[in-house]
Amino acid sequence: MVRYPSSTLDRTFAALSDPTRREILDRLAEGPATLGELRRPFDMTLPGLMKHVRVLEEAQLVVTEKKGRTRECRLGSEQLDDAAQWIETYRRRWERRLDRLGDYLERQKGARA
Amino acid sequence: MVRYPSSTLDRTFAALSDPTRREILDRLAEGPATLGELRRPFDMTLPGLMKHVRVLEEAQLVVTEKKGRTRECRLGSEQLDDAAQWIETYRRRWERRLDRLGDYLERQKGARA
DNA sequence: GCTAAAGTTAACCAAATGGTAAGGTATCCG
DNA sequence: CGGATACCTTACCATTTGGTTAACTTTAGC
Repeated sequence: MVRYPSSTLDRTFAALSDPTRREILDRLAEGPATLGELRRPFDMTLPGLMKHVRVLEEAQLVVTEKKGRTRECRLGSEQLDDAAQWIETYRRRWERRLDRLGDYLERQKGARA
Repeated sequence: MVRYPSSTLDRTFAALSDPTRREILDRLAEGPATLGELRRPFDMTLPGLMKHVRVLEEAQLVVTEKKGRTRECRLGSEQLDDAAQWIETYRRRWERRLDRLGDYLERQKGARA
């Protein structure tokens, strides 16, 4: 079984827990954008927007690069894979448990018959 | 495309962003447990543990039921599906974008030849 | 019925989060 | 060169989060 460094998974899920940040990721899925462009749809100051981008960058969901007087942001991540994989692994275990419960109930039914 | 009620996804990802809570889910994947049993592996007071369980319950990742003087906790959720689906949808869009970039680079190479 | 176990509630605390305003730096453009 | 644009930094604020201790309630068992 794969080991997930706790702090990385923490950061990834925490970054995804904010709707503004998920919207930013949505936007970046269409292509790179500057901070100003990212800010446009939101009623938010630039420093506020920058904080969100910083969180996404620390979670390695986004990478940024200074270009002249603008900063270009783009998606950059294999972290999503980790998050998806954690969920899948966990879900598989969970379903196995439900299966066992199902088996148990089947046996009970058989025992009563 | 499926709409994800923002607040639900918020709660799900936020609940998953804490390592203690992910451990609790791990434990519950093995079967139901009381609050006291859940607390055991952690160096934490009961009220502290209860807060985590409360967060998981509000995210509908866990359901609890009072039984005599104990409270039994078990996994209970379709919320993980939503989280997984969001990640998958997002990732698909992201990969589509990388494909377009690949196409572009291919065309550039052709144009130079 | 008393006592111990299991949980609950309330009050408190430090640190992190999500936002703001104000002011500074760097760079493009005419 | 000079101004406007785009970003950066700092300081500040309210709220939430993750934890504690202390005191209370309910139930199990002798």
